[in-house]
Amino acid sequence: MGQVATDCLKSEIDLPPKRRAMIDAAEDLFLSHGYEATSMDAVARQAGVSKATLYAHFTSKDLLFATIVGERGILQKFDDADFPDEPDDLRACLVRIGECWLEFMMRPRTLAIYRIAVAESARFPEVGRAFYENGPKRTHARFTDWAQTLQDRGMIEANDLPTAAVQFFALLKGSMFMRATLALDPAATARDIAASVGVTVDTWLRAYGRRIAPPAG
Amino acid sequence: MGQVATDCLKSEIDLPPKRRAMIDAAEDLFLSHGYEATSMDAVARQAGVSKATLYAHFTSKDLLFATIVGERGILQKFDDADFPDEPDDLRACLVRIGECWLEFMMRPRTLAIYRIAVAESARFPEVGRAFYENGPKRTHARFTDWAQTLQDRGMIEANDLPTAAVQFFALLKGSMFMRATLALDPAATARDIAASVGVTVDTWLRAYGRRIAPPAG
DNA sequence: GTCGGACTGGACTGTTCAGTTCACTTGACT
DNA sequence: AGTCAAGTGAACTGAACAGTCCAGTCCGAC
Repeated sequence: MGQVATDCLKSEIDLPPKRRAMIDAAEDLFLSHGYEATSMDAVARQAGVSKATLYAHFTSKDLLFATIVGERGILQKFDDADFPDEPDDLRACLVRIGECWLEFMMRPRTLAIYRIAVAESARFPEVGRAFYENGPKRTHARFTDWAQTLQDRGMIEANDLPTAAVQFFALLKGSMFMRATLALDPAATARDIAASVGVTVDTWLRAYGRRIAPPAG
Repeated sequence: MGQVATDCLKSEIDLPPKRRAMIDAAEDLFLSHGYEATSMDAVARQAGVSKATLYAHFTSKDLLFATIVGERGILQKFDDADFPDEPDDLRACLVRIGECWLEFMMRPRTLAIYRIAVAESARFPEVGRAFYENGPKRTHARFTDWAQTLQDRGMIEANDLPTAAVQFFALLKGSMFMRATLALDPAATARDIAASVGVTVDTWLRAYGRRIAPPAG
């Protein structure tokens, strides 16, 4: 299972408790209510800290938000430990990668980050960039590399691997991700995710899988 | 070329000019600045109308917003006049449909509506629903029907047509749509769109196209 | 014990905004 | 001429909020 944000702990463990409380509270409120609808009073209250202290640490609301976005708070990386060096069962590998990634993308927290990134992309372009580069973009790149090794072994056949990678993840999202961002469905279940992964892998393998078995020994 | 919102004119042509001005101004401001950041004073000013008049027509900001969303203002339908009854060149048809739809989705106005739907989905669930049902959902359904006729004629082969339809549009979006919603790229060019359509049609046909030519005369 | 830095709590300023009120104008219809 | 509905413009209320200020507390270091 892909792990997320484990490396956050290292740099946060020695954070002064007040500062930690402020960051936690701000992150929680920004993610659940958005930037505008979160007041500094509310952050101070939830952090159990006086407003003066809050302003002593973060000179403005913008800066508090930027700190959370940039410096360890909101960013979470999709940890791609799931690209096996020796893929024997290609289909099973794709299913594992797909489930892991889609589960990550459909998490309430990931969706909340995406929502705030969309809403604040005009005011804070870094949010959107940070989200995309730590999430989808990294994974596309990692998948492309991995697909190259598949291709080298004759397991797939694609003349544009980066595109094939983007397509794999686009297929995974299907209509689920957009529907979720618009709050049209209750939270996705493991069954929903598995279903989307199944049809994605089928389709992607029909498009890029080699019908001929890899050179067997 | 797909036409959008032509049917709006009918019901708006006889709107009293002041009301019309208020709705136009509100739509413009809500779309470009979002709900929170749009003030009633600004709407009145831009509409060239006094605030009292604005409140005489719309009893609250919420109601003004809801009116625009629900009653002709924001909604625009993707007009799917592009599913030919007698598809001879399948590839060309898919390219035409794909370009038309992707161009629609990548319009600044469509992106603005999506952004506001995402941002306000908690406060105004109707916005997200209206966007999805008048845009993607309609098109998925229309494409599914059309794909059925293709299948009946032996031009494609899919055992789950609704899924194949969703996948077609998911592939079209690729990473373009998400990147646009996060304001990571300047506006998409016709060339960008054509490129995405090209690889989409290739891939979708590799997955669902019949390798055997349709029964020729 | 006392000094300094971190923190508190609450009062305060200035601004922005939704929504109200009112005295007044305008223009169409009778 | 008189009536009436629609609109005007400006002032106003009440609340929320960012950001400041300050008198006073707490606590560890020296």
